[in-house]
Amino acid sequence: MNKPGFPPASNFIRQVVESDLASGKYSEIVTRFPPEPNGYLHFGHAKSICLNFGLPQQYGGRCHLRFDDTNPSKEEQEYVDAIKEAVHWLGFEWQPHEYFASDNFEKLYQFARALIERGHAYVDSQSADEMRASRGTLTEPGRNSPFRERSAKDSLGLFAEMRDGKHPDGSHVLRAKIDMRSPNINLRDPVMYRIRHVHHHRTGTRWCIYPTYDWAHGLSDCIEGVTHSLCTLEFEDHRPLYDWFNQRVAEAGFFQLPLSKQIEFARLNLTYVVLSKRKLIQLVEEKHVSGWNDPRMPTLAGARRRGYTPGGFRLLADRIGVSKAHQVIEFSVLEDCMREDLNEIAPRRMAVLDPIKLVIDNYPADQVEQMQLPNHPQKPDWGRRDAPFARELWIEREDFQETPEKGYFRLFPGNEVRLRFGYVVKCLGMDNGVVHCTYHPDSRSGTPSSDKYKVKGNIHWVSARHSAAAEVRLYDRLFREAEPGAARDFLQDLNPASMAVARAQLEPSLGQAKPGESFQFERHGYFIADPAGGFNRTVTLRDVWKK
RNA sequence: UGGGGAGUCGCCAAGCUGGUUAAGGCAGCGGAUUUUGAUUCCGCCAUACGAGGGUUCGAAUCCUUCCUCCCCAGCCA
Repeated sequence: MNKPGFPPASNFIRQVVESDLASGKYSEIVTRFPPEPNGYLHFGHAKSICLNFGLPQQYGGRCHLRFDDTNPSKEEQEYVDAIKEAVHWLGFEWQPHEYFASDNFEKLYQFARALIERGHAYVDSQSADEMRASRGTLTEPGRNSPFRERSAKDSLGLFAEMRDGKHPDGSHVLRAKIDMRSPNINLRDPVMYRIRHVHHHRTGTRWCIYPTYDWAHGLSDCIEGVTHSLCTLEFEDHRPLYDWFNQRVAEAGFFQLPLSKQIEFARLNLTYVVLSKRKLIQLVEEKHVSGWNDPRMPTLAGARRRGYTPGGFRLLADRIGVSKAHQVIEFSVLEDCMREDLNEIAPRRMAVLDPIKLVIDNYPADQVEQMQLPNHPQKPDWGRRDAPFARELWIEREDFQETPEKGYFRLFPGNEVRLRFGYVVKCLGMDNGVVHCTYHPDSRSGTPSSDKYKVKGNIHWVSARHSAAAEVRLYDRLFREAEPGAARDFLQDLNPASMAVARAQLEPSLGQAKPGESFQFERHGYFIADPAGGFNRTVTLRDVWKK
C-alpha cells in the first residue's frame, strides 16, 4: 500500500532517496517544510507539505517545520500561527522539530566571519543602484566592485559595525566573493547580509543585519541535519550557490559531510485558480474577501471553511505526482478528490434548497410518522435517524414539472415517484403553487408490500411542520482568473458572482449540526456547517442527467 | 544572443541501465447494479512518446540537429 500523501508511482525524488539509503549515505532521511511567515498557506503548499512529510513517513526519518524568517519587514506572528494550524489540519506532526531561521542568527554571523577570514566574503559599500549596474546582464558579465579586494580585517571590522547598528540601511552589504563573470547570475557575488533597522517578530531589535535566503537556507538545512532539501523549480539556478555556501562553511570546520542535497520539483498550478501569494494578499487587504479564511480563498484556511478535507488534499497529492514538468492540474481533479473523501466520511441528510409545497391529499392531516433514514446507504453500521413524515412536505422545486421534458422521471401529473425512505405517491398536478398528490398506504419503505411499487423517480423531502430553515451558501468555485496568466489585472477577471444564498428547509436532525461537520445533502452535494451559522456548499455531486 | 530546466492521450503521470500489443488517475464515451439521475462495478479511450535524421535485428528509452515552453539581471523567498 502507498502511504497517504505521497505519489504511488515512482519518481525521481524517490530514486534519489532510495539510492542514498541503499548506499548507506544516510540511515534515515530528514526533510523540512520551510515557509516564510509572510502569508497564509495555500493549495500549492499542500503539495509541498504532503511531499516533505510523506517521504520520511514512507522511508523512515522525520520532517521539520522551519520558518524562513529572514526578512522581518514582511513577516508576522499571525502567519506563523496560521501556518502551524494549517499543517496540523492537514494531518502532519513535526514536533519536537520546530525551528526558525532566526534561531540561527548568531551561528550564521559566526559562519560569515569565517568566510570573510578565509577570503570568501567581503563588505561592499556600493549603493544598490551601483550594484545593479555592475552586475551585468543575462548576456554580459558583471564587473568587480571597487570594494571587492577590501582586506579581511577591514571587512571584519565593518561587518561588526554593521551588526552594532553603526551604519544606516543600504550603506553596506556583505557579499560572497565568487565570480562576477559567472554565466549564472546568482553566482555574481550574491548578497549574504543586508542592514535593516526594523523590528523582527521573534528577535525584536536584537539584530539590524539580516541574512538573505541563499545564505540562511542551506546552512539552516546543515544545522538541522536535513538530508534532502526539496524546493521548487525556480531555485534550480541557486543550487550551485546552495552547495558553494555549505561547502565553504564545512571547510571552515563547522559541518561534517555529507551535506544536504537540494532537489527541485514543479510547483502546483490549478486551472483558473489564483495561487500567487502577492495576489492573495491583495484580495485580503483590499477587502475583496472577508479574510484569509473566506471560503472562496484558495488558502488552506479558506478550504477548511469551505469544507475541503485534509484527506482530500492528501489524495490530491497522491494523484498529481511530483515531477519537474510544469504542471497545471485541472480543477476537476481537486474536486474529485474532495468528493471521494467526503463520500466516505460525510453522513447523508435531506435538505430542500429551493422549497415548494407538496400536499398528500389522502394523508390524514394530523398524522405524523417517524421514518428511519440511513445515515449512509453503503454503511449500515452508521445507523439510522428518525425524520417526521406528514401530510404537508417541502420538496425541491426542480422535482416537479407541469409538462415534463424528455427523459424526466420525477413528479409530473400522472407519474408516481417514491418520497425517499417514505411512501410512493402519485402526482395529481399543481394548484396555486402547491403540488398535490395521493399516496399508497402500503408502499412505506421497508415494508414487504412496498416492493410491488416500481418507480424510477426518487425524491427527497422534509416535513413542512417540522423542518428547520437555514441559510445555505452555494459557492461556485474559488476566486479565479478568467484565463491563466491573463495579462490584464487579475481583479478584473475574478468571478464576482461566486456565491449564491438559498433559504433552505432542512430535516430536524440538522438542527444539531456542529460547526465543521460535513454532510451530503442528497443530490445537492457536500455541505459543511459554518461557525457563523448556516451551511457552505463544499462541492456538488456529479450530475449525469443529460437533458 | 548567456546560464539553468522541461516537452509521453484534453489535464496529470509511470516507463526512460533499449526488447512482446506504451501503466494508472482525472476528464470523456458506452453499459450493469442502485429507494441519491450519487456511489459502486464493467467496457472503450495514444501503431503513439515535441520534430527530423542516425545507431540497432529491435528505441519513448542511445547519438545528433532542430523546434517550443518555463526560470534567472531583489540589499524577496
